[in-house]
Amino acid sequence: MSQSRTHNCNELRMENVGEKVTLCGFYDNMRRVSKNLGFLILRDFYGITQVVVETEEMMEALSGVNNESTLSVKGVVRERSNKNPNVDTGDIEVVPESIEVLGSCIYNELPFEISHSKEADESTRLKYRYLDLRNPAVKDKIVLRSRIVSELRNSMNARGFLEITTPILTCSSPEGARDYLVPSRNHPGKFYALPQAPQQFKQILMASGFDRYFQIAPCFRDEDARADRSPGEFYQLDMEMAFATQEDVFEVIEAVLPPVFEKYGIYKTASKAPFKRIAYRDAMEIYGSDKPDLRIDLVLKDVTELMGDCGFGPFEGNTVEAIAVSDFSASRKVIDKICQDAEVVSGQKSYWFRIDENGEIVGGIAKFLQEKKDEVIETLKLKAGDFVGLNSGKKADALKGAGVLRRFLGQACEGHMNKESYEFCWIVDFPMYEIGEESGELEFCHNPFSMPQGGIEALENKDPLDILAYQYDLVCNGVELSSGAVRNHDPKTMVKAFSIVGLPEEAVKEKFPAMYNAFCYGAPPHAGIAPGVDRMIMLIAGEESIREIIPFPMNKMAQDVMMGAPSKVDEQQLKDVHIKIAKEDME
RNA sequence: GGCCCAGUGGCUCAGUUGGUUAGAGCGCCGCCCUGUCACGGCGGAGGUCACGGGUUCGAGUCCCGUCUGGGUCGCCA
Repeated sequence: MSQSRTHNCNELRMENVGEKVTLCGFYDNMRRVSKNLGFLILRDFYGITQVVVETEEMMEALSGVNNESTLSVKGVVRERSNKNPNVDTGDIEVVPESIEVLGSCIYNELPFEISHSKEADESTRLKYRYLDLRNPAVKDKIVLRSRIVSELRNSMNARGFLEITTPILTCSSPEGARDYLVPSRNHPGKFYALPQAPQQFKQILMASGFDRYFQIAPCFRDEDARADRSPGEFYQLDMEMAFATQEDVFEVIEAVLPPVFEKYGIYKTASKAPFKRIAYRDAMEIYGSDKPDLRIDLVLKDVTELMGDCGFGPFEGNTVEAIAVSDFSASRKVIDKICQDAEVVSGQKSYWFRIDENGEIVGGIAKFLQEKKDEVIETLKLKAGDFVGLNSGKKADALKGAGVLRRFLGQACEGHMNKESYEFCWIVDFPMYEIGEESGELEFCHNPFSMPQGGIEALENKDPLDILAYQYDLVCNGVELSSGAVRNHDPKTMVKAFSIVGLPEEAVKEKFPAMYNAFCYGAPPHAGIAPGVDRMIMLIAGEESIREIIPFPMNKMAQDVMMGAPSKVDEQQLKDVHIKIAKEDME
């Protein structure tokens, strides 16, 4: 490169006319108007600038140069005769004196067109992620991510939180998700594990006397992907506070998150502090979900007594949950689609009926309700034009099914959903224990680190199923952003909490030795939370797929198709770490 | 692991009840065009219809199996 650039491609304006400049960028496109007139669009990170090619010499310099090659263009800024108001640099153009190819794109056809890469097949995009990222619409999400993370960091720092990195190579933790294991060379047969979260380290930091910790923490879990869950790795805004209560944690989150959502979000309003607090049991009863979308104003109503014996088979002996939707007159086709979509997600069948213009119950399961018509209309406060969605089953299934149906109904009728905002809430008072669905035994409901409400006394005296935990979830627009808790910092209470699920003192010491030992030397009460950074950015960016906001995402099968990970390693590497591959797994 | 959806030139897609030589737009190549900005016009190349088997006189289309990708349930303390 004979000379470094003088401006970027989004910089030149009318006041630069007459200046001699050097621009560098990608060969975006060339509109050839005639043999000796063409308009070359030069694109860099910042924007685009038009270069007018109007001499045989400059045409010659570009002949055989493929799109997406990088160029250095030296020339003079000139006012355009035809301005383009849609482009920042649309008032001017550069008349080149020399054009140098800096990096040649050797292919004259690309796997996809850069400007339309979002429409291309996703695995092709991921394989050529470096081309995909050249698309400004794709790149901008990564820029957004950087700005959000930077803002979160500044906000936490300003509140006296200290950013501390914790180990990436640590030991396998006995519960929770599957670990990623790393074999150890110096210790045959032993493994490191990548942390599922810095949970134990941050609690040990509290026991070490640090007061306010945070970290944009990488977390690794070997679990299957979802649209909103990247396989393998993700980031959390992990934080922990010493001598803190649940309310102290809420106060920090309520101050840190809304401004970032309002500043960068596709919606310009977010909940103000304090966020709505909803007890876990209420959330299930009212919304049929522990992550309700509060933008939807629909609520569930238990109509088991009213409809249970109406003669409709699926209701017989089951709980029945109803969602009354006022002024909802969708076509049969739309209703069927809603019920079908809900069933795919919840695995539960949904039913319905509506009130016609004469006040009659019609459609769906209407014929089973005619006998109790007045009572149904009275209980659900129905009028002409209203719609009722229904789910039945064992109580938990009916609630869950109706919760999913509520979401689809809300999204289908604008009148019941104010989409244009971020509605945060806290789900609080999670039960400490539950009966495991598979085991039928008493288990920790969320995680064993939480402090039971009422402390050790509650553990000793109450029915375990009635004990609540200082355990909370942060929810925004139906998305679970985070779990958090006031931690159990007292070894005695810890041992007692484990004994209730049938685990002896030794088990606590074995499973979490460092944390347990640390707490035996006097630990401060502490509480924390870890909102998922990727999920937050998805919400802020309004993206449906988590891959859009990750620079180099893996596919659903946890493969990096660009780098080819996971990959085979050679024999010597395996020997070094004392690993033998089973024959049936070779090739 | 279960279920659902998809797979047709480089890209995005159409392809009727199973019936002639599988089409379009974008991209690419060539020619034309002196102010384009989604430039335009004319011409051209480019296809194992994901793979394997089956039904049939005949399969892109129907059936079975496999593979790949996405969504979802399980899973994610």
